[in-house]
Amino acid sequence: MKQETVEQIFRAAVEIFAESGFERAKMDDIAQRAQVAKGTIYYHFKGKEELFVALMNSGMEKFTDVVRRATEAHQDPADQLRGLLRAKVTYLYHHGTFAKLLLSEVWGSKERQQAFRARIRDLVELIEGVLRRGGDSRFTSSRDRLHETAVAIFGAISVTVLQEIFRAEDRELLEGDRIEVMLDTLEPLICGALRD
Amino acid sequence: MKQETVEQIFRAAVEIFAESGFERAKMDDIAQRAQVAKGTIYYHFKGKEELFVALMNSGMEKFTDVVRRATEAHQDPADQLRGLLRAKVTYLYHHGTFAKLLLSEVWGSKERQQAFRARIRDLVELIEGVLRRGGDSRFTSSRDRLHETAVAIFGAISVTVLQEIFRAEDRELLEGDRIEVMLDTLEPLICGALRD
Amino acid sequence: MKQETVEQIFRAAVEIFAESGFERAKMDDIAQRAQVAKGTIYYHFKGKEELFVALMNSGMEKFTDVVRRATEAHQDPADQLRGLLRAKVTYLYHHGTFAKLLLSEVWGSKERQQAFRARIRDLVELIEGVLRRGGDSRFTSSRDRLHETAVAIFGAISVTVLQEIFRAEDRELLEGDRIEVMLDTLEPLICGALRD
Amino acid sequence: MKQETVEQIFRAAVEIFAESGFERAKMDDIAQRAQVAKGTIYYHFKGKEELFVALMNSGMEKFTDVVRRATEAHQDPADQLRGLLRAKVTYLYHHGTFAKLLLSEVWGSKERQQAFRARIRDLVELIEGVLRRGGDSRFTSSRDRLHETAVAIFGAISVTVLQEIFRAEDRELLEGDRIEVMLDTLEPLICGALRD
DNA sequence: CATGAATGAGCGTTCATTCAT
DNA sequence: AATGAATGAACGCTCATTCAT
Repeated sequence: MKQETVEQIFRAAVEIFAESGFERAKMDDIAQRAQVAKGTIYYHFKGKEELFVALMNSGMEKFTDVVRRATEAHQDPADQLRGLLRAKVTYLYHHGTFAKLLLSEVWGSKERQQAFRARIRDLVELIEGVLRRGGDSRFTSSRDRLHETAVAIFGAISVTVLQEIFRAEDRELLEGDRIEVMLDTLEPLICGALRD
Repeated sequence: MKQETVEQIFRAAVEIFAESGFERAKMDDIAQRAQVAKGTIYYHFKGKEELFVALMNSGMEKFTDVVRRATEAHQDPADQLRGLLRAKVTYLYHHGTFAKLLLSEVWGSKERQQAFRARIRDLVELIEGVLRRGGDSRFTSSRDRLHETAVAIFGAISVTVLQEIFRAEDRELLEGDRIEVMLDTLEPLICGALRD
Repeated sequence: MKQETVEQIFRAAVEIFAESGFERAKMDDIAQRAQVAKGTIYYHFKGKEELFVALMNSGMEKFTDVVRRATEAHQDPADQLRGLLRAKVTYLYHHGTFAKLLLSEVWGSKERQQAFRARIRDLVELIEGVLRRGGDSRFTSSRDRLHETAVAIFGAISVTVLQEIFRAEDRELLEGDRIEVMLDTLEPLICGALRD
Repeated sequence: MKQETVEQIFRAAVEIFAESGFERAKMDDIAQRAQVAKGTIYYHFKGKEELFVALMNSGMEKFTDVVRRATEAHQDPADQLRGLLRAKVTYLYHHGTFAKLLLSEVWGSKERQQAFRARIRDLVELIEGVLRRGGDSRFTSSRDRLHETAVAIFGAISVTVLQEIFRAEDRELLEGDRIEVMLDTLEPLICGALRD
């Protein structure tokens, strides 16, 4: 049970999937980049779909963990929201390959969608929780609107970061302080959600 | 030239592309649903990619027009933003097939991305324009942040609506008043961007 | 609807299937021998299995027809049985490729078996009918034993001819009068079934 | 050397080969059913083909022994033939897995065929011997026809039993007295070969 | 304008076999 | 004697595209 091989495959797979998307990604390319034979992938994963789902589940788990920790590091709901925001933006910006897959593939096939719903719901509920603890805001009144607000915030952050990533790729540079610009942009929008 | 044939192909193509995504969509299926022979598609379009791009350009154009008109119907920037918001949410919710393609395929392959950049920039700039005319807000200070804010708003709206569409599909019903819920949710967030 | 192409594929397929058996037969080889592209086969047949079943159904139909006509050419049951015997032996010996498939593949996979049962039952019932009309023989007493007798006759003929075919292949010659030897051998055995 | 392991592999192999046929049988499945690692099979056998041939040789040997003993238990040729018949039918019916392989795989690939020829010839010659000792029958005149008659008898028995086995599987029951029905059916046919 | 039979490069997957432990 | 992770050649099937009619 060489954990190393699976790790190699995982690393190669994220890259290839992110570069080409699920459909265009070739198992041959993943094998080559992982420096294993094609059969080796199939020894560890049932198929392309399973590899992808395993990948995304693992990715979403790590991602959600980071964001959750950043949120729980604070007491004040406003600080929690800011912590969550910074963590999410930073993580996505630094894991561009993952960020691309998140937005482009999750909405793809019905089956894959189902697999991610639960994972994404975790994240959205994290946001929802912070909003709820925000207390006397007008959003507290309706559970539905709280959820919707969380979804909107999720969308605003994800799309903003992805846009930045493509911008960086076009200009072939990844400026660290773009993160601060994004935070400055998103904070007022999102923290409005806590205002009464 | 029979405009009718092209129209049939267009209609079939939106459906098929939206159901399966660009890669999984089969020209055979499009031809069958359009009730034309496969060769006929190739008589009118150079290939799959061109068909898709033509489709999305046409879709984005209509979409942007609707949103633009809704925006220009008002004078006050705050009203403009609200009009834009309502128009965008309503249009996307009622054109679910188009909404799915917008989020799932735009981030896909490099080439397709390029084709959409310009179209999406139009929309984002529409938002940007409203924000700029919002005047004395602190977002006016930086052109970059204005653009980023517009992108974030674009993301918040798109993801929220898409989420609602999937929710509706799961429950197999499309409630009209969900639009009002979304608007109630998004308005405070987005109009916060105009507040000083 | 070029009937010719399908005909070419059919001809090539019988040969390849008979040479290598169902599993070892390669679609590439069939395509090559049929002088069509591989895709062409899949344009006309859903897959390997369907091609094979179509092939065998068609083969069994022709075969059964020939045997049936030879049987019905006579009035006397004994003559009918002799006619049937001669027709079956002759046909199988001259269609060695088909004969091989008949014995080696029919017992193969459960699915394929099902597909052939009906066809083989037709043949066996043909034999059964002749035996029944044989009249006062002791086999008439039991329907079951009539059926079993027919099956045994079917087996005796098939295995004998197949054995001769392999013998001929080993010696690389196909002697016409081997058919007479087989007939002389099988007739006493089989016509015993009509004796009282 | 642990004889036990080889025995386990053997038992598993007969089952798997009979269930799926040589080509479709997977070494993985054999290993799993034998409860050994895949490598273990290759430690004891050179490969799939060798395992199969070893299996069938062993099976044919047991089978031929049983039939030979049943034949030699009698003095009168007619009794010998009846004993042989009963032994063969009973053995095959009770070893259905082996019976299936006998008919479906022997005619398969050229190589496997060669391996079985000798073994099957033994059986056929056993029958031939009895027929020859049958004495003054008209079949004695020609060595060739004696051999052919033996082959035909071999075929009649094998196909009849196999047919019964499939019938039993369809109805999911294995009636003991079906053996008597088969014997009653085959005896008149076959013993006709001894009649003058 | 329109057709649909034909194409073939390309890809996911399988599985007998090997070998270091 | 036994293991099981790793291999890679092989194969069935797909589908965008072409072209003669």
